[in-house]
Formats: sequence, C-alpha cells, structure tokens
Amino acid sequence: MSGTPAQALIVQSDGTLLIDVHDPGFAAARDAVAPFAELEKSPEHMHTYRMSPLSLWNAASAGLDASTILARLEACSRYPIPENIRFFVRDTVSRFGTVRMTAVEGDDEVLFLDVPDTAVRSELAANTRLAKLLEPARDGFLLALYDRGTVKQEMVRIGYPVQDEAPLVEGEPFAFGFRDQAQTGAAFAVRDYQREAADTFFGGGSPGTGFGTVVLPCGAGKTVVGMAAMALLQTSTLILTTNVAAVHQWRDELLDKTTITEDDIGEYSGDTKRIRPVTVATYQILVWRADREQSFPHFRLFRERRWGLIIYDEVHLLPAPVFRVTAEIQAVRRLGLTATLVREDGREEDVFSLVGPKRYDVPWKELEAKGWIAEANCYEIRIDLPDELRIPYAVADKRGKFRIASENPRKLEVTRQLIENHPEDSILVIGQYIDQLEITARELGAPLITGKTPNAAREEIYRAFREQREQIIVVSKVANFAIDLPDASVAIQLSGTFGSRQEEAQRLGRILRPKKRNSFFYSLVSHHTTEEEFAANRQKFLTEQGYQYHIEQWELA
DNA sequence: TAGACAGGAA
DNA sequence: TGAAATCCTGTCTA
Repeated sequence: MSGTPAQALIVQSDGTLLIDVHDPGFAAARDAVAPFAELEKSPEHMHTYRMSPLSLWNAASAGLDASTILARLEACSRYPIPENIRFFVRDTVSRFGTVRMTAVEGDDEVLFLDVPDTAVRSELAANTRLAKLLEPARDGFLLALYDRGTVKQEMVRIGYPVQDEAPLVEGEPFAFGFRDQAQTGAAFAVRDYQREAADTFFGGGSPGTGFGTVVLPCGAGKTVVGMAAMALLQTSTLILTTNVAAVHQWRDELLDKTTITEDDIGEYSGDTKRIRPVTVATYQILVWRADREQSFPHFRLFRERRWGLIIYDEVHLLPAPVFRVTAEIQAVRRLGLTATLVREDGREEDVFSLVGPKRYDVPWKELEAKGWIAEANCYEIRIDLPDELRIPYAVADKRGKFRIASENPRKLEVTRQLIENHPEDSILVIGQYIDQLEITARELGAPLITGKTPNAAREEIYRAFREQREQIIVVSKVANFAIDLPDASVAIQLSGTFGSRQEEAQRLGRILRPKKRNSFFYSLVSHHTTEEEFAANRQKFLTEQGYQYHIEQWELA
C-alpha cells in the first residue's frame, strides 16, 4: 500500500526472488538483493533473481552474514518468507568457512584440511574423487601441496567451500609508488571504494586473504583497483587481459599513474614477448598451441619469474585451460577483476575456488550518487516489418528470419528520427551486418568503421568525432573491442548480436561513461520476430548494470 | 627488420 | 542458431 514502498519483493520457496518493476520500492529491493542473488530474467514487469549456494558464499565472503541477508529479504518482502528459505540461507552461509585448509608444521609438501564435523568427514571419505586426494588424519585430512587447487574445486562442487588459510609465497620484491597529483596530467586520486577494494583483497596479509575477486560495474575503474593492490604488495606482477588493446591500456595507465618506468613493464603478446617485473599478457597467447595434441607452451610464463601477484582482468572471460594452471599456482596471490561473476559457460565455481571468492563490490546507488557512473536512459524500440517483407519472413528458415528482422529497412527511418531528436549529441550507430551498415552510413552521410578499416583511417575518424567535426559514426562489431572509441552520449543499436552479454558489457561500458549530459541508448528491434528474443538478453544485462529501460512501440508517421 | 597479408582457432 | 571481429603465427616483400 502507499506509504510502505517496501513490498516490491516476492520470495519463493524455490530460491527465486521476484521484484515488481512498477513498485515504488523496486530500486531499493534490487540494491538489497543484488549482492547475494544473480539476475536470471528481466522482462518488462517482473525481474527474477536467484539465490544459489555460490551466490550466497560469494556474499558471505564479501562480509554478509545469514541474518543480514534474511533481514534484507524481510525488509522488502510482500509476503512472509518461506521457512525452507530461512533454513537454506542459514545452512548454506554456515557452510562457508567451516572447512579450513592450513599448513602442517615441519612439512611443507603437505597441507591439512581441517574438518571438525564428524558427519562431514565421513561424507568426504566416501567421495571417490576426493578419496584419491585426501588421506585421513586426526580431525581432518592431509593432502599433497600440489592438489591444493583440485581439492578446493572438488569441495565446492559437493557443497563445502574451503577457507584457504595455507601460506602464500612472497614474490620477487618490486618497489614503486603512485605518482602524486601534480605530476600526472589530470587530477588523479584512488577513490575511496577502489582503495577499500584493494585493502579488503590484501587483508593486511593475514591468513585466508590475498586472493579473491573484486566486482565493479563497467566504468568504475577496475584498473585502479589492480594498481592499488600492486602498490600494497610491492612485488612483481603478472597481469592477464582479454586483448592487446587492454594490454596497452594497462601499460599506459601504469606509466601515467605510478612511478613504474617503461623499462619495468613488459608486454607478452603475439608481437612482443618481454618479461619484466610487471608483465601484461593476453589470455590468447597463453592458450595458444601449435595443434590440439600439444600442451600449452606459453604456460611457462607463470614460472618465468617469482610472481608475487597475478591479476586476472575480466575474470569472467578467463579461458578454460587457464584454470588448470591457476589450480597449480594456489600459493601465488591472485586478484580477479570483473563486472559480473556470471560466465556464459557456467564455470563460476572454478572462479570461486581457483581465483578466489568475491571480496568486494559496491552498491550501485553509491556510485551513481557520487557521479562515478553515468545516468542513462535505455529504450527498446519495436518496429513492425514492412508488409512486403512479411511473406519472405514467414517462409524463411531460422537464420533467414533473424537476418530479415535485423535488416528491417524501416530502422533507417527511425534512426533518422532519433538523430533529429538529438541535434546536440555525439551519436554512435552500431550494427552487426556490414551490408546494412554500409547502406546506413551512405544514407546518413556518416563515416563507417569496420574490422577492415585500417588503423590510420580509424584514428582519423575518431579525431574528427572527438573534435565534433563529425556528429555521427557508424561502427560494426569493432565497437565491442575498441577501447579507444571516443565517448558518445547517444548510441543507436540497429542489430543485436547472438553474442554474450559480456560483449554487450564492453560495448556499453565504453559508450555510457560518465559525462556532463545524460546518455541515451536505443535498441531497434523488429516487432513480433525472433529478434525480440535476443533483445531480452540485452535487457538482462542493462538491468544487471542497474539501468532502467523502457519499451516503446514505434508508430510510423 | 618492419610491414602487410593469409590462414587457423575459438 | 551466424556473422564478424580478434589474436596469433608464418611467409613474403622491400
């Protein structure tokens, strides 16, 4: 009822959480729930989150306890919380930290798995896969040092996350500091939450800290968190990223904001293979091999130096084979950085057990309130197919349907209209199909950038856009990866991709950066076609990122 | 020795 | 589900 805006949430006995988008308490409920539940669906009226053991353990690791979680649910809930949910939350959270892994005095080849509960001990002893790795001992088990990662992986799978308090190795020392503000061009300071994230990760060096994941929305400055962690540890660091552009961004940021010199930063990629106290590498080079039969020759990078810290940038994209090396180097400090812990391949558990649990995230509201991330208006605009395409659409196969829907010629009309509504803005038009983009660019008289555009030409177009000599640029999928893409305040998406939400994340992160004017994101979708299905995925992403979106039916004049 | 380009992988 | 992009290696050319 009015006056109690605390009823947007419905807690169901299967662990799903429904949030009513139209309730005045929507934003509050979303912010309350997001740290311990994953967004599953976000259609227009009711969003679905789910509490899983992993989402609860991640929350527990970031400092939430069961009573806080239950109190938050109660505060927003429309109906009484099912009894089994109370039990599920308490039981799951209590499992976090009951099993500990510690050193064995006088033997550094072996670790001790401390399992105080007798029932749990017999459960572990009966597990065939664990039995091979564990040797029964008083109040627990002994395991070989090199099985440290494998045991943790297996334990998470059977529902007992391990608190890893075994010692970490100190890497080769490497001293550096942040440059002070006067020296850097722009005013730069590590923001409070970035420092807090790094401090929480480091944990003052006490047992059970020094590895884990920091979750921050795009644009919140994850690179700086990484640098702050490096500054705390003062040791040689290996940074792993998704592409060469990101490699260069790390290098440039380090040079700009710290006292590290060019000579101390190595790039390890296809072009150059320089190993230095701080080395930045791509995931791709790590998983390269001559053929399927071979092993991964570049994995040796992990042992080329006594790394004291490994940073996994965009840890949700970490390639499967890299988990294997990561399992072997559990004594090295590891920091994962990401905007979302959800992976397309469902290996969230391995991020949790091998890189480490979530140590830190920031409430969305806080970042927005302080102006660290942009306020954006997102619209999905539904456009009917023209009559003459209805029949071809109906008879086309699945992929033909998607193509026809994506290339709906009326989108050009709508794009024109939208551009007219934003005479003052810098506008990006993004699309998936080169043919469609070529037509659009020609009709709008705007430059086009695709994967084939040489770098020099790209630079020139970017410059023109930045200097506002061009108001509009049309871009293909390069927009997903190009970190040097200039800021825009309006993005019009002509056709969505089959691709992952992570791709979308990159794209939007670049476009919706904080700036003076509000941002607008328009997604054009053909009404009553398969294209709407893919739009749903995009909406989920926008919701995860805290953006509100609106759905509109476009009426043609 | 740098670059341009082809071809494979995912 | 499909198309387009990336990164990497290797070869050729100047």
